[in-house]
Amino acid sequence: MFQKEQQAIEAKIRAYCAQNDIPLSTLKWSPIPFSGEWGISTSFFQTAADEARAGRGGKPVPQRAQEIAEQVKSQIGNVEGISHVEAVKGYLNLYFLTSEYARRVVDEILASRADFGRGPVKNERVMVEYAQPNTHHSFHIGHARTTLLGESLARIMEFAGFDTIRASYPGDIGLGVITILWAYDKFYKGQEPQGVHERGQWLLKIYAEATAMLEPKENETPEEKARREACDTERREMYRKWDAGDKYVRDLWLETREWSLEELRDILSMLDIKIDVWFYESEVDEPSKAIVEELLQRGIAEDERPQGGPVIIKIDEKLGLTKEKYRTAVILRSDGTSLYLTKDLALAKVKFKQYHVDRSIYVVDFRQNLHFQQAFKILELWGFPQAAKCYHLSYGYITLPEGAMSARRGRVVLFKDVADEAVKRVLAVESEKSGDIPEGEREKIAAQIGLGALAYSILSVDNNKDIVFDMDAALSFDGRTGPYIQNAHVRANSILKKAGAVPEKADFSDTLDPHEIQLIDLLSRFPGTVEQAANEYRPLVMAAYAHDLANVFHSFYHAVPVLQTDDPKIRDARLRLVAAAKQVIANALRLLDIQAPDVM
RNA sequence: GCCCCCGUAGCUCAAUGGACAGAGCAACUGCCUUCUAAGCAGGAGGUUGUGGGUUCGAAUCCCGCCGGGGGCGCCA
Repeated sequence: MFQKEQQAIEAKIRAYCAQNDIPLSTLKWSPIPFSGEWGISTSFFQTAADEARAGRGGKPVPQRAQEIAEQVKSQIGNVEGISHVEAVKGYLNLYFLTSEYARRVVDEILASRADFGRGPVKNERVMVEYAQPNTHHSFHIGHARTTLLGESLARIMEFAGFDTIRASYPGDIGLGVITILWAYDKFYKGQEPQGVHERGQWLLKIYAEATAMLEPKENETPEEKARREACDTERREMYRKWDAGDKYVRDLWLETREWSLEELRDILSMLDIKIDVWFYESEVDEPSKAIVEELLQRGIAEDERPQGGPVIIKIDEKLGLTKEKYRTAVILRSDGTSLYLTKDLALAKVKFKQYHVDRSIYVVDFRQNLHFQQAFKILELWGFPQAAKCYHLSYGYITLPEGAMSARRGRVVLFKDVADEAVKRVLAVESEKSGDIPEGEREKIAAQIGLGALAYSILSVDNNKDIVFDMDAALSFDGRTGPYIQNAHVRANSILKKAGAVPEKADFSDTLDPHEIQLIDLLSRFPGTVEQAANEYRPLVMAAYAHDLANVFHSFYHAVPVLQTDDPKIRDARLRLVAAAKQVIANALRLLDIQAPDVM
């Protein structure tokens, strides 16, 4: 936002160093960490170190850096827009003409509104693949992580300027799915609970029952063993029939799959998520087999089927690596059926060829790290240049205090249960604290806040960290939480509502309170934060920013009167600042897939 | 055996190689007749697992070790 001033200063520094034969290194600028006044800084440590290395100087580097900073400072003189310059501890600090820049920041935010912070168009298409539970059972809190991380990242990428496609790739086939289908058909056919979520939960229960039934038990009698094996045979026979396209099995499968998808769509709509493209695992099964042939013909894959083995790719060998890193991947079973990796290769080809994706992001848990490393390397060997821009956003598991969640064992925390509990808790607080919310709005706002708490608790942990799910922590409303940020938005709105209208313009020439400067400072950093979050594929960066901004706003709110100010000039400036803060909080929350209510 | 990730305050987590390692929770002290107290202000809490190295400068980069987690040709 202050490129012009920065460049003017840089030019002066360069000129000075050139004149005095100082080997200036690249100048890196960063915001000054201390609050109270507003500026940017750069340091001369690298330059001093380069000088010393060249055999000149002889003074300790920090001392020399300070010396250069002081000399540069004395040479800079007046620069338009810069109030003063200081040389401290080897740093050169530039402080802006506060009033002018305050106005500039606020004006820009209020002119751009919801677009403030949007990055320049990148001319690059990115596909984010996320929100992909296995079908045929209910959506649990672990699925919420891929869903929220993916959606937040998609929003961030889109806002940063990428042409963004949201994709989901549900696992709709596999032995687990068939197990449920088999048990449903054998024991529960014709039954069907009412309610989208009830049905999913019921299937989950059937899954746990069936798994228990099919697992070998200790001390089982010969009869039990025989019964179990008979069941297993039936199940596998059903898988074979599915594979052969048997109409009865396929119809049953499609019908029950639709139950799960209905539940998934309901949850996605609850979270305001619109997936653009659905890929189903079952649909890439056939194309993936053709790809194996192609890889064989190209000499990338090796066929061990004549020896009774599978089709493999010796990735390390192909790359000329001596250490085991990518290892050997199996891409076709010896019986000719495809694998997870095979399907991902087929899917990648569809993404590149059909959707013209330049950059592909997979939001999938960390246990599949090797899988994706292999997949990306194979794509590279296969000759796709996009392979270099494939990124596996590997996230840690959400576990329970008693251990990992397991759908097969029925040990899960259901998303719907958490969401319901969240709304219930918010309503309890609302009835106590928010008497002025109309009855009809309560439920809606409770959902916004409850889901905001849940979303923030997940997005405020860095991608690769595990989360141990604790209901009270996830639904906390105090401190570093979603509702804390939403509350800052509500308070800003409250002032604006009382004020009636936001002035068209205002000037900030009166002395600004440090709280105001800190707030303006943070507001001005929003565009850079969007860029950083997108570059690093980390919603956490935005989550941390949103909290910092809310924190500064809350402090401002307490310390700085707005409507109670007598001076109309100051009042106007502060009103515009509050409006700008409200806007940026809303923009940040939107990128986190969290609603910004006007009252709570 | 090999590969990857992690180790920061009592707990949960932050910190583009830069200034004094920051928040929240928990505990403690104040602040509601005021624009919403779902809030604010304050003090307290640290040998960044450990030993070396690179660097003017390391929580951050490199090597070793300790501890935890994940993965390693026909599961997804």
